[in-house]
Amino acid sequence: MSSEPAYDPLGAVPRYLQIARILRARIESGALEPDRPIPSEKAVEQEFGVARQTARHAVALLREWGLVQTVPGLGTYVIRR
Amino acid sequence: MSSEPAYDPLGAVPRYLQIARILRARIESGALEPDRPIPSEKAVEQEFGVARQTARHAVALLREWGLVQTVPGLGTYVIRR
DNA sequence: CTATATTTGTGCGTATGTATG
DNA sequence: ACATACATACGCACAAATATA
Repeated sequence: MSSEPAYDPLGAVPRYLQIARILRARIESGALEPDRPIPSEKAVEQEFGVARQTARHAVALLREWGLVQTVPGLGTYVIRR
Repeated sequence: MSSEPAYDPLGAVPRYLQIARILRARIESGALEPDRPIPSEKAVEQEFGVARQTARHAVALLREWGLVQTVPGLGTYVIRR
C-alpha cells in the first residue's frame, strides 16, 4: 500500500510544504496525470483549508521541482517526462 | 560609465535601503523606463535573495521618493516626469 | 462581438514567531 | 528595548489571460 504523506496543519512542517509533498505524491503515483491540470489554487485552498497564498506557495514549489508548468489564466499542468 | 550602487548584504546599510538605491539608479539611468513596471515584489525577492517584507520596504521607499506609483492588482510603475 | 466564469498574477494590510546586532 | 530581517500564514482586492456561452 502506498499512501500519500499526511496533512498535519499543526505540525512543525510548514503547511505549504506538506501540501506540495502531497501533490507531488499524487503526481508520482499517477493520480495526477501528465498533460492534465492539477487542482486549481481555489481547489487547493478548499481541500486543505488554507489561504490562497499558502496554496500558491505549494504550487510554486512543484514548479521549482520541475513537476508542473503554469499557464496564466488557464491552470497548472503536470509535465510529461 | 555609470554603475549602480553595489549590493552588500553584509554591509552596514540596511538591505531594503540598498535595494531601493539600486532600483532608483536603474530608474535614473533609464534602465527602468517611465510608464513601465519595475520588477514585481517576487522578482525583487529573488534577485536579491531577501524576504517579501524587505522587498516591499524597498519599493515603499521608491514611492516615498516619488519615483514610482503602485497600482493595486497591476504593479508598480515608473512615474513619467 | 460581448458577456461571464475561471484561473493565475500582483499587491495591500496584518499577524505571529524566530533571530541577530 | 529597538531596528533589521527572515519565515510562515491569514484575508481581501483588482488586473490580466483564457475559455466558453
